[in-house]
Amino acid sequence: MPKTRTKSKFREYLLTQGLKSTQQRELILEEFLRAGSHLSTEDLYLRLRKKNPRIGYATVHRTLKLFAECGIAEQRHFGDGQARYEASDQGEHHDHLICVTCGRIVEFEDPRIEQLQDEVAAEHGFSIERHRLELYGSCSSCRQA
Amino acid sequence: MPKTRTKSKFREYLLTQGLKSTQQRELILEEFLRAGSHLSTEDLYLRLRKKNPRIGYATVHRTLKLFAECGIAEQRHFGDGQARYEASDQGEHHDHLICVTCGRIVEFEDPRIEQLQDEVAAEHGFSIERHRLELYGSCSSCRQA
DNA sequence: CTGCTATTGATAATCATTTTCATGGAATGG
DNA sequence: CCATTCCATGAAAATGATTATCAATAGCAG
Ligand SMILES: [Mn+2]
Ligand SMILES: [Mn+2]
Ligand SMILES: [Zn+2]
Ligand SMILES: [Zn+2]
Repeated sequence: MPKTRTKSKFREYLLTQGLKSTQQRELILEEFLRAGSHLSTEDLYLRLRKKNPRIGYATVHRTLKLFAECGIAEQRHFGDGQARYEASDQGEHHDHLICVTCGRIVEFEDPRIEQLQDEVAAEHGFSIERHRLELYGSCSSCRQA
Repeated sequence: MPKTRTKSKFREYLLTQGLKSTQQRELILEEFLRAGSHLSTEDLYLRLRKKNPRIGYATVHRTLKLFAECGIAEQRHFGDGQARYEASDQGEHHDHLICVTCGRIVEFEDPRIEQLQDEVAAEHGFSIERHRLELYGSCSSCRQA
Protein backbone atom coordinates (compact mmCIF):
# COMPACT_ATOMS: atom_id res chain seq x y z
CA MET A 1 0.00 0.00 0.00
CA PRO A 2 2.59 2.67 0.82
CA LYS A 3 4.23 3.81 -2.41
CA THR A 4 7.71 3.27 -1.10
CA ARG A 5 6.91 -0.31 -0.29
CA THR A 6 5.49 -0.92 -3.76
CA LYS A 7 8.59 0.59 -5.33
CA SER A 8 10.94 -1.59 -3.36
CA LYS A 9 8.88 -4.66 -4.13
CA PHE A 10 9.24 -3.83 -7.81
CA ARG A 11 12.99 -3.22 -7.59
CA GLU A 12 13.40 -6.47 -5.72
CA TYR A 13 11.43 -8.28 -8.41
CA LEU A 14 13.69 -6.85 -11.09
CA LEU A 15 16.76 -8.01 -9.17
CA THR A 16 15.57 -11.57 -8.59
CA GLN A 17 14.56 -11.87 -12.25
CA GLY A 18 17.84 -10.53 -13.55
CA LEU A 19 16.09 -7.51 -15.01
CA LYS A 20 17.39 -4.00 -15.01
CA SER A 21 16.21 -0.95 -13.19
CA THR A 22 15.83 1.81 -15.74
CA GLN A 23 14.78 5.44 -15.84
CA GLN A 24 11.65 4.55 -17.80
CA ARG A 25 10.55 1.86 -15.38
CA GLU A 26 11.01 4.19 -12.43
CA LEU A 27 9.14 6.95 -14.21
CA ILE A 28 6.29 4.70 -15.24
CA LEU A 29 5.87 3.27 -11.77
CA GLU A 30 5.98 6.76 -10.26
CA GLU A 31 3.25 8.02 -12.55
CA PHE A 32 1.22 4.82 -12.24
CA LEU A 33 1.09 5.25 -8.48
CA ARG A 34 0.37 8.95 -8.70
CA ALA A 35 -2.50 8.60 -11.16
CA GLY A 36 -5.90 7.30 -10.15
CA SER A 37 -6.79 3.67 -10.53
CA HIS A 38 -8.26 1.75 -13.46
CA LEU A 39 -6.33 3.49 -16.17
CA SER A 40 -5.65 2.07 -19.57
CA THR A 41 -2.21 1.76 -21.14
CA GLU A 42 -3.09 4.71 -23.32
CA ASP A 43 -4.22 6.81 -20.33
CA LEU A 44 -0.88 6.26 -18.64
CA TYR A 45 1.07 6.70 -21.86
CA LEU A 46 -0.52 10.11 -22.48
CA ARG A 47 0.18 11.26 -18.93
CA LEU A 48 3.79 10.15 -19.22
CA ARG A 49 4.34 11.87 -22.54
CA LYS A 50 3.62 15.20 -20.92
CA LYS A 51 6.60 14.72 -18.64
CA ASN A 52 8.83 12.83 -21.03
CA PRO A 53 7.81 12.98 -24.68
CA ARG A 54 10.45 10.42 -25.60
CA ILE A 55 8.72 7.53 -23.85
CA GLY A 56 7.41 4.78 -26.09
CA TYR A 57 3.97 3.21 -25.98
CA ALA A 58 5.48 -0.26 -26.13
CA THR A 59 7.58 0.46 -23.06
CA VAL A 60 4.53 1.56 -21.09
CA HIS A 61 2.69 -1.55 -22.20
CA ARG A 62 5.55 -3.89 -21.30
CA THR A 63 6.10 -2.21 -17.99
CA LEU A 64 2.47 -2.50 -16.97
CA LYS A 65 2.63 -6.21 -17.74
CA LEU A 66 5.74 -6.38 -15.60
CA PHE A 67 3.85 -4.72 -12.74
CA ALA A 68 1.17 -7.38 -13.04
CA GLU A 69 3.71 -10.24 -13.09
CA CYS A 70 5.42 -8.79 -10.08
CA GLY A 71 2.14 -8.53 -8.21
CA ILE A 72 2.03 -4.79 -7.66
CA ALA A 73 -0.71 -4.23 -10.25
CA GLU A 74 -3.70 -6.04 -11.63
CA GLN A 75 -5.14 -6.03 -15.08
CA ARG A 76 -8.87 -5.49 -15.49
CA HIS A 77 -11.32 -5.55 -18.37
CA PHE A 78 -14.53 -3.59 -18.08
CA GLY A 79 -15.94 -4.39 -21.47
CA ASP A 80 -14.84 -1.28 -23.35
CA GLY A 81 -12.25 -3.27 -25.23
CA GLN A 82 -9.15 -2.02 -23.49
CA ALA A 83 -7.20 -3.39 -20.59
CA ARG A 84 -7.01 -1.30 -17.45
CA TYR A 85 -4.59 -1.54 -14.55
CA GLU A 86 -4.84 -0.77 -10.88
CA ALA A 87 -2.36 -0.99 -8.04
CA SER A 88 -3.03 -4.13 -6.05
CA ASP A 89 -3.69 -4.04 -2.35
CA GLN A 90 -1.49 -6.92 -1.19
CA GLY A 91 -3.73 -9.93 -1.29
CA GLU A 92 -6.86 -7.87 -0.90
CA HIS A 93 -9.63 -8.49 -3.37
CA HIS A 94 -12.51 -6.36 -4.55
CA ASP A 95 -15.15 -6.25 -7.26
CA HIS A 96 -16.59 -3.33 -9.21
CA LEU A 97 -19.70 -1.27 -9.74
CA ILE A 98 -19.51 0.59 -13.04
CA CYS A 99 -21.73 3.48 -14.08
CA VAL A 100 -22.61 2.97 -17.74
CA THR A 101 -23.32 6.70 -18.13
CA CYS A 102 -20.35 8.52 -16.61
CA GLY A 103 -17.93 5.63 -16.29
CA ARG A 104 -17.50 6.05 -12.56
CA ILE A 105 -16.11 2.95 -10.90
CA VAL A 106 -16.84 2.03 -7.30
CA GLU A 107 -15.04 -0.81 -5.58
CA PHE A 108 -16.68 -3.16 -3.13
CA GLU A 109 -16.12 -6.44 -1.38
CA ASP A 110 -18.86 -8.58 0.06
CA PRO A 111 -17.80 -11.69 1.99
CA ARG A 112 -21.30 -13.13 1.73
CA ILE A 113 -21.13 -13.09 -2.05
CA GLU A 114 -17.65 -14.56 -2.02
CA GLN A 115 -18.86 -17.32 0.28
CA LEU A 116 -21.82 -18.14 -1.94
CA GLN A 117 -19.56 -18.28 -4.97
CA ASP A 118 -17.49 -20.95 -3.28
CA GLU A 119 -20.60 -22.91 -2.41
CA VAL A 120 -21.91 -22.76 -5.95
CA ALA A 121 -18.56 -23.83 -7.33
CA ALA A 122 -18.34 -26.73 -4.90
CA GLU A 123 -21.82 -27.91 -5.88
CA HIS A 124 -20.54 -28.24 -9.43
CA GLY A 125 -17.26 -29.85 -8.47
CA PHE A 126 -15.21 -26.80 -9.37
CA SER A 127 -12.41 -25.30 -7.37
CA ILE A 128 -12.22 -21.60 -8.05
CA GLU A 129 -8.95 -19.86 -8.58
CA ARG A 130 -10.31 -16.45 -9.47
CA HIS A 131 -13.52 -14.74 -10.30
CA ARG A 132 -14.93 -11.65 -11.80
CA LEU A 133 -17.99 -9.78 -10.67
CA GLU A 134 -19.02 -6.54 -12.30
CA LEU A 135 -22.26 -4.69 -11.72
CA TYR A 136 -23.22 -2.27 -14.49
CA GLY A 137 -25.84 0.40 -13.94
CA SER A 138 -26.25 4.09 -13.19
CA CYS A 139 -24.85 5.95 -10.25
CA SER A 140 -27.06 8.27 -8.22
CA SER A 141 -25.82 11.50 -9.81
CA CYS A 142 -26.37 10.16 -13.31
CA ARG A 143 -29.90 9.05 -12.45
CA GLN A 144 -30.81 12.52 -11.15
CA ALA A 145 -29.64 14.28 -14.30
CA MET B 1 -36.94 -22.13 -25.90
CA PRO B 2 -38.51 -24.28 -28.62
CA LYS B 3 -36.60 -23.78 -31.84
CA THR B 4 -39.71 -23.06 -33.85
CA ARG B 5 -40.62 -20.27 -31.49
CA THR B 6 -37.16 -18.74 -31.73
CA LYS B 7 -37.32 -18.88 -35.50
CA SER B 8 -40.66 -17.14 -35.69
CA LYS B 9 -39.50 -14.52 -33.24
CA PHE B 10 -36.56 -13.82 -35.54
CA ARG B 11 -38.72 -13.68 -38.68
CA GLU B 12 -41.08 -11.34 -36.93
CA TYR B 13 -38.18 -9.11 -35.91
CA LEU B 14 -36.99 -8.95 -39.50
CA LEU B 15 -40.47 -7.96 -40.65
CA THR B 16 -40.99 -5.22 -38.09
CA GLN B 17 -37.54 -3.81 -38.84
CA GLY B 18 -38.03 -3.82 -42.59
CA LEU B 19 -35.27 -6.37 -42.98
CA LYS B 20 -35.32 -9.29 -45.35
CA SER B 21 -35.55 -12.96 -44.67
CA THR B 22 -32.76 -14.63 -46.58
CA GLN B 23 -31.38 -18.12 -47.12
CA GLN B 24 -28.23 -17.21 -45.22
CA ARG B 25 -30.10 -15.88 -42.21
CA GLU B 26 -32.25 -18.99 -42.07
CA LEU B 27 -29.21 -21.22 -42.43
CA ILE B 28 -27.22 -19.39 -39.79
CA LEU B 29 -30.09 -19.48 -37.31
CA GLU B 30 -30.66 -23.18 -37.99
CA GLU B 31 -27.03 -24.02 -37.33
CA PHE B 32 -26.78 -21.66 -34.37
CA LEU B 33 -29.66 -23.48 -32.68
CA ARG B 34 -28.32 -26.89 -33.58
CA ALA B 35 -24.80 -26.26 -32.29
CA GLY B 36 -23.96 -26.16 -28.62
CA SER B 37 -23.90 -22.91 -26.73
CA HIS B 38 -21.12 -20.40 -26.17
CA LEU B 39 -19.67 -20.57 -29.63
CA SER B 40 -17.60 -17.86 -31.20
CA THR B 41 -18.31 -16.28 -34.57
CA GLU B 42 -15.47 -18.31 -36.00
CA ASP B 43 -16.81 -21.56 -34.51
CA LEU B 44 -20.14 -21.02 -36.18
CA TYR B 45 -18.57 -19.81 -39.40
CA LEU B 46 -16.49 -22.98 -39.70
CA ARG B 47 -19.50 -25.20 -39.03
CA LEU B 48 -21.50 -23.36 -41.65
CA ARG B 49 -18.78 -23.55 -44.28
CA LYS B 50 -19.00 -27.32 -44.19
CA LYS B 51 -22.60 -27.12 -45.34
CA ASN B 52 -22.34 -24.06 -47.53
CA PRO B 53 -18.78 -23.03 -48.47
CA ARG B 54 -20.06 -19.84 -50.04
CA ILE B 55 -21.08 -18.24 -46.79
CA GLY B 56 -19.08 -15.19 -45.72
CA TYR B 57 -17.59 -14.50 -42.33
CA ALA B 58 -19.03 -11.00 -42.31
CA THR B 59 -22.51 -12.36 -42.84
CA VAL B 60 -22.17 -14.73 -39.91
CA HIS B 61 -20.88 -11.89 -37.79
CA ARG B 62 -23.68 -9.52 -38.80
CA THR B 63 -26.32 -12.18 -38.33
CA LEU B 64 -25.15 -13.03 -34.83
CA LYS B 65 -25.38 -9.37 -33.93
CA LEU B 66 -28.90 -9.37 -35.38
CA PHE B 67 -29.78 -12.31 -33.14
CA ALA B 68 -28.58 -10.36 -30.14
CA GLU B 69 -30.52 -7.22 -31.13
CA CYS B 70 -33.62 -9.30 -31.64
CA GLY B 71 -33.23 -10.90 -28.24
CA ILE B 72 -32.86 -14.51 -29.32
CA ALA B 73 -29.14 -14.62 -28.51
CA GLU B 74 -26.72 -13.09 -26.07
CA GLN B 75 -23.15 -12.10 -26.49
CA ARG B 76 -20.63 -13.21 -23.89
CA HIS B 77 -16.95 -12.60 -23.24
CA PHE B 78 -14.99 -15.14 -21.27
CA GLY B 79 -11.64 -13.46 -21.44
CA ASP B 80 -10.10 -15.36 -24.33
CA GLY B 81 -10.40 -12.33 -26.54
CA GLN B 82 -13.29 -13.44 -28.69
CA ALA B 83 -17.02 -12.88 -28.38
CA ARG B 84 -19.24 -15.89 -27.86
CA TYR B 85 -22.96 -16.24 -28.38
CA GLU B 86 -25.61 -18.36 -26.77
CA ALA B 87 -29.34 -18.71 -27.37
CA SER B 88 -31.20 -16.75 -24.72
CA ASP B 89 -33.79 -18.36 -22.53
CA GLN B 90 -36.52 -15.75 -22.68
CA GLY B 91 -35.82 -13.45 -19.79
CA GLU B 92 -33.95 -16.12 -17.88
CA HIS B 93 -30.55 -15.21 -16.57
CA HIS B 94 -27.55 -17.28 -15.59
CA ASP B 95 -23.90 -16.91 -14.76
CA HIS B 96 -20.92 -19.10 -15.63
CA LEU B 97 -18.33 -21.40 -14.17
CA ILE B 98 -15.40 -21.80 -16.54
CA CYS B 99 -12.72 -24.48 -16.34
CA VAL B 100 -9.41 -22.84 -17.15
CA THR B 101 -7.93 -26.20 -18.16
CA CYS B 102 -10.44 -27.80 -20.52
CA GLY B 103 -12.64 -24.81 -21.25
CA ARG B 104 -15.79 -26.49 -20.00
CA ILE B 105 -18.53 -24.04 -19.16
CA VAL B 106 -21.20 -24.71 -16.56
CA GLU B 107 -24.17 -22.42 -16.14
CA PHE B 108 -25.70 -21.56 -12.79
CA GLU B 109 -28.09 -19.15 -11.20
CA ASP B 110 -28.17 -18.32 -7.54
CA PRO B 111 -30.94 -16.02 -6.31
CA ARG B 112 -29.08 -15.35 -3.09
CA ILE B 113 -26.11 -13.92 -5.00
CA GLU B 114 -28.42 -11.89 -7.23
CA GLN B 115 -30.14 -10.52 -4.16
CA LEU B 116 -26.87 -9.55 -2.50
CA GLN B 117 -25.73 -7.81 -5.68
CA ASP B 118 -28.81 -5.61 -5.53
CA GLU B 119 -28.16 -4.82 -1.89
CA VAL B 120 -24.56 -3.88 -2.54
CA ALA B 121 -25.56 -1.70 -5.48
CA ALA B 122 -28.24 0.05 -3.43
CA GLU B 123 -25.73 0.76 -0.66
CA HIS B 124 -23.67 2.66 -3.19
CA GLY B 125 -26.62 4.42 -4.78
CA PHE B 126 -26.42 2.42 -7.99
CA SER B 127 -29.28 0.88 -9.87
CA ILE B 128 -28.06 -2.17 -11.73
CA GLU B 129 -29.12 -2.86 -15.27
CA ARG B 130 -26.94 -5.87 -15.86
CA HIS B 131 -24.10 -7.76 -14.30
CA ARG B 132 -21.48 -10.26 -15.03
CA LEU B 133 -20.29 -13.02 -12.78
CA GLU B 134 -17.74 -15.55 -13.90
CA LEU B 135 -16.00 -18.11 -11.74
CA TYR B 136 -12.74 -19.44 -13.16
CA GLY B 137 -11.17 -22.61 -11.83
CA SER B 138 -10.79 -26.31 -12.55
CA CYS B 139 -13.56 -28.80 -13.02
CA SER B 140 -13.47 -32.13 -11.17
CA SER B 141 -12.22 -34.18 -14.14
CA CYS B 142 -9.38 -31.76 -14.80
CA ARG B 143 -8.32 -31.82 -11.14
CA GLN B 144 -8.13 -35.63 -11.13
CA ALA B 145 -5.93 -35.79 -14.22
C1' DC C 1 36.36 1.66 -18.35
C1' DT C 2 34.82 -2.46 -21.18
C1' DG C 3 31.87 -5.71 -22.72
C1' DC C 4 27.83 -8.24 -22.37
C1' DT C 5 23.11 -8.20 -22.44
C1' DA C 6 18.66 -6.27 -21.40
C1' DT C 7 15.88 -2.35 -22.69
C1' DT C 8 14.02 1.02 -25.53
C1' DG C 9 11.07 3.05 -29.06
C1' DA C 10 9.74 3.30 -33.90
C1' DT C 11 7.62 0.41 -36.70
C1' DA C 12 5.43 -3.58 -38.36
C1' DA C 13 2.66 -7.68 -37.39
C1' DT C 14 -1.42 -9.89 -35.17
C1' DC C 15 -5.98 -10.83 -34.17
C1' DA C 16 -10.74 -10.05 -33.64
C1' DT C 17 -13.98 -7.11 -35.23
C1' DT C 18 -16.13 -3.87 -38.28
C1' DT C 19 -16.58 -1.31 -42.61
C1' DT C 20 -16.63 -0.79 -47.63
C1' DC C 21 -18.40 -1.56 -51.96
C1' DA C 22 -19.59 -3.96 -56.15
C1' DT C 23 -22.70 -7.59 -57.10
C1' DG C 24 -26.71 -10.39 -56.34
C1' DG C 25 -31.26 -11.32 -54.54
C1' DA C 26 -35.86 -10.34 -52.22
C1' DA C 27 -39.99 -7.98 -52.30
C1' DT C 28 -43.51 -4.89 -54.29
C1' DG C 29 -46.40 -2.81 -57.70
C1' DG C 30 -47.36 -2.64 -62.19
C1' DC D 1 -44.01 -11.88 -65.51
C1' DC D 2 -41.13 -7.71 -65.46
C1' DA D 3 -39.10 -3.82 -63.58
C1' DT D 4 -37.51 -1.20 -59.98
C1' DT D 5 -35.89 -0.44 -55.61
C1' DC D 6 -33.27 -1.29 -51.93
C1' DC D 7 -31.42 -4.62 -48.73
C1' DA D 8 -28.09 -8.43 -48.17
C1' DT D 9 -23.98 -10.69 -49.32
C1' DG D 10 -19.08 -11.75 -49.41
C1' DA D 11 -14.35 -10.49 -50.60
C1' DA D 12 -11.35 -7.41 -49.24
C1' DA D 13 -9.72 -3.60 -46.74
C1' DA D 14 -9.91 -0.78 -42.45
C1' DT D 15 -9.84 -0.44 -37.59
C1' DG D 16 -8.22 -0.60 -32.86
C1' DA D 17 -5.98 -2.82 -29.24
C1' DT D 18 -2.25 -5.53 -28.34
C1' DT D 19 2.12 -7.75 -29.21
C1' DA D 20 6.43 -8.72 -31.84
C1' DT D 21 10.70 -7.11 -34.34
C1' DC D 22 15.03 -5.10 -34.49
C1' DA D 23 18.68 -1.66 -34.60
C1' DA D 24 20.30 1.59 -31.38
C1' DT D 25 21.03 2.55 -26.51
C1' DA D 26 21.90 2.13 -21.69
C1' DG D 27 22.47 -0.85 -17.15
C1' DC D 28 25.59 -3.18 -14.66
C1' DA D 29 29.11 -6.79 -13.46
C1' DG D 30 33.85 -7.35 -13.62
MN1 LIG E 1 -10.52 -1.78 -8.63
MN1 LIG F 1 -24.47 -19.47 -20.83
ZN1 LIG G 1 -22.59 7.89 -13.36
ZN1 LIG H 1 -11.96 -28.94 -17.01
